[in-house]
Amino acid sequence: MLLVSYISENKLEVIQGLQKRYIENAEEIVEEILTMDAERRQSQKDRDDALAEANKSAKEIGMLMKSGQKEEAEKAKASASENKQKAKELSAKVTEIEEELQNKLYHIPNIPHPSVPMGKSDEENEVMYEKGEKPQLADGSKPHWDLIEQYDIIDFELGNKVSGAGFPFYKGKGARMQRALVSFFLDEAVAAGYLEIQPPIVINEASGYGTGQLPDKEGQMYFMEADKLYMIPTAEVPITNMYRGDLLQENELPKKMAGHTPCFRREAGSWGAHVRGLNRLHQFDKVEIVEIQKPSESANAHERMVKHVEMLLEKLGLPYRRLLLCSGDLSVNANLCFDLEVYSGAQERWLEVSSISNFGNYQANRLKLRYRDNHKKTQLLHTLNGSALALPRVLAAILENNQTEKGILVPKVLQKYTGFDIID
RNA sequence: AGAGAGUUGGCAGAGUGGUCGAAUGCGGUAGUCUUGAAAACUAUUGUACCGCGAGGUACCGGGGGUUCGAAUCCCUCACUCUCUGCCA
Repeated sequence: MLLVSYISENKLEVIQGLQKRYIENAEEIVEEILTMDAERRQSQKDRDDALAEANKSAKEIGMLMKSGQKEEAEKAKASASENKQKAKELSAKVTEIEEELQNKLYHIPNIPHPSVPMGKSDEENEVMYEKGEKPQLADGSKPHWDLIEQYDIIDFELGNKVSGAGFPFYKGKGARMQRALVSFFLDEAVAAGYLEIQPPIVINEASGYGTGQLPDKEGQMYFMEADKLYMIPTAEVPITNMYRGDLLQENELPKKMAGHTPCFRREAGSWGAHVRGLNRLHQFDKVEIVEIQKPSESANAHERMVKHVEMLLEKLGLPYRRLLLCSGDLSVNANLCFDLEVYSGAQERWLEVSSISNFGNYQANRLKLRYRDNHKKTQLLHTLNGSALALPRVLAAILENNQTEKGILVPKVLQKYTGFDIID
C-alpha cells in the first residue's frame, strides 16, 4: 500500500508509475485519493475539536458535582451531550472516509522501479543473461512426466484418487529427492546468514492483508471456513508477518529468514497448455528467503538474493537465465522483480523456478513494520523475498536434463542428502 | 471439549466510574561523580493521527454499548493460564 504522503509529494511520479502498469485513469485515481485525504483530515479536525469541548465539559462537571453546584452541572451536561453527539456523527464520517480511502489504497499497485521496462505481458520480460549449457539429449529423450512413470517416483493418479488433480504423491527415490532438495536449499540459506524458520502453513486474515494476498487474491488461496484460516500460497506470508506491527531498532537489521513449507495454490482458471506433470501443482514445496531491510540497503540486498539463488542453480548444474520483469508482469506488490528460469531439456522450455522481489515499503506500510533509525526517527522498512527454490520445476529440469540410458543422474551436491547417485 | 481465572506502558505490577496516558519497581537514555567502569544521585523515557505552532485527539487484548465522564460497568469476539477430558 502506498503512503498517502508519498502520493501527495510525488504526484507526477505516481501517476506515471500507474500508467506504466496500464492503468488508464491513473490521474483520476490519484486526485480522488488526495481529495479524500483532505476530507479525512478536515473531518478528523472537526471531530477532535468537538471531543475536546466535550472532554472539557466533563471535567467541569466533575468539579461542579464535588463542590455541590448541581444546577451548574446540569447545564454543563447539556452542552457536553450536544458536543458528544456532534463528535459521534463526525466520528462515523471519519471512519467511513478512512475505510473508503484504505480500500482505494489497497487496490493501487506498487510503483515500478525506473529500471522496469514497459511491457504488457511475460512475453516482454527482458532476458538479462543466460548461464550454463543446455543439455545435448539423445534422441528419444523423455519429458519428466514420462520419466516419473518409468521410474515410479511420482504418482499423479494416486493423488487424483486421494485428493484431486495437482496433488501428487512422491514415492521412493522421488520422495527422497524432495527431502534432499529441501535440505540442500536450507543448508545453503543458513550458510548465507538466513535464520531457519519453520512457520505455520495456515494464516489468519490479518496476515493475508499484511503481505497483500488480501483483498483481491482470496480466490487463489484455500480457505477453511470453520476456522477462518487460509492455507499459505508461499512461506513469504507467515514469515514476513512475523514482524507485522513491529517497531525495530536500526541495530537489529537486517532480518534474514529462510523457511521450507508446502505451498497451496488454487490456480483457478490458470490450467491450460504447458501445465502437464510438475509444471503446475496445487501443492508444492518451496524454500523461501525473506529479508527485512533498511531502505538504503534494500537494492543491494535484492541483488545479493538473486546471486544466492543463481548459486544454487549453478551448484545443481542447471542452465538458467535471468529475467527482468516488465511492468505488465510485475506483481501488484513489487516494485522490481527478477525471475530465474531453468531450461528443461526434453520439454525444450524455460521454467520459472524463482521470483525475487523488492517490495520497497509497500508491504511494510500494510504491515505497519517500521524501524527507529539512529536519529530516533521512525520510518517504514523495506521487505524482499525470493524462492530459493521452488521444488517441482527444479526436479523436472533435473529429471529431464540428467536422463541417460541407465537412469537419471543425481547432481553431485545432492548425493550426500539422497544417499544414491542415480534414479533407475 | 467442559469448568474457572485472566489480558494494563519494553518487562513486572497497582489502579473497580471523575484532572488516569495511567502509581511503583525493573529496564532504557542523558547527565553528575570517577583515570575508566560499577554503585549512587538527578533528569528523562509509549505509539499514531490532526495542527505552522501553542496545542488537540485516540489507544489500558479487538469490536460494540451505558454515562456529562469508562482502564474501571454491560454485551460480544479473540487469546492466555489452571483443573478435567481427549490427543501426536
